Amino acid sequence: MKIATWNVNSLKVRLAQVQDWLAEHQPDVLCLQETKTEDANFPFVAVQQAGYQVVYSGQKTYNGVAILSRQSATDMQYGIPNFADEQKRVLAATVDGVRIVNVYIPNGQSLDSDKYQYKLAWLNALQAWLKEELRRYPRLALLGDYNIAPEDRDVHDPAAWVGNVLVSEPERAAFQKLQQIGLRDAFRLFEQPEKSYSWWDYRMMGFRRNQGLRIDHILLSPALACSACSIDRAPRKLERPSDHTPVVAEIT
DNA sequence: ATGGCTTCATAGTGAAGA
Repeated sequence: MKIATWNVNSLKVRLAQVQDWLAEHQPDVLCLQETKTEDANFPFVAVQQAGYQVVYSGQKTYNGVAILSRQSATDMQYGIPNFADEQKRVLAATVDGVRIVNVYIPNGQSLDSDKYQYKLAWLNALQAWLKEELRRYPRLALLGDYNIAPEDRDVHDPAAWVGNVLVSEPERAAFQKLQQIGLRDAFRLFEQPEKSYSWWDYRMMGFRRNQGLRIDHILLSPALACSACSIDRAPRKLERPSDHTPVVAEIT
C-alpha cells in the first residue's frame, strides 16, 4: 500500500499538479494539507475523475486537509476530539484497514508568539489523542506537515535556525513524544541522501540552493511494516510549485 | 537587512506562511 502526504499550498492553484502526480504515482492514499478551500468549493469531481474517493475538511484562506484514496474511507474523525479548534487541521479515516491520520500542525510563527503556545498545546492534545487512537487502531499512519524539523540534519543551516520555530527544543520534544508512543519516522528507517528536505523557502532561490527543511513526515505504528520511504522533489521543480514536496511510503 | 516569495482577500496593501 502506497501512502503519501503533500502540503499543496492551495489546492485551487495546484489542482493540475495533483492530478498529474496521482496519474504518475498511483498512490493508494494521498493526504493533502493547506487546501485553503471551503468544502462547498472542493474540486471533488476532478478528484473522482482521477479515480479517487475523497474526504475533506476545509475553510477559506487558511489550513484545510483532505484524504484521497483508491478504496473508500470510513470512520471519519474531524479535528482532535475534545480539543476546541476553529482551524481545519486534522482529518482521520480508515482505509484498507489502516488508520490514516492527516495533520497540518500549526506553524507557531515565532517563539514569543501566542501561536507558538497554541502549537505546543495543539501538539500535546494530538499526542494524548493518538495514544488512545493507537489502542483502537494498532495499524496507524500519521502523515502531514508537522512544521517540525526533528533533528539538526533535517535543517540546511542549523546555526542560522537557532531560536526559530520548527527547530526549537519543545517542538522537537513533542516530536519525540510521538515516537515514544510507538510511532516510527518512516523516512529514517532507510538510508537516505544527506541534505534531504521536504520544504524550501520561495525566497532567495531556496530550492536551487537546497536551503530547505525536512518538516513533512510519515510516522508509522509498530504494526505497520514499511519497505520504502522517499521524498519526491520533482513537483518542486515545476512552474508555480508548492513550497512543499510529497513524501511517500510503501507499507504492508 | 526582520528583507527576500507566494497565497488569499481585497481593490491598495496586509496577514500568514516556514
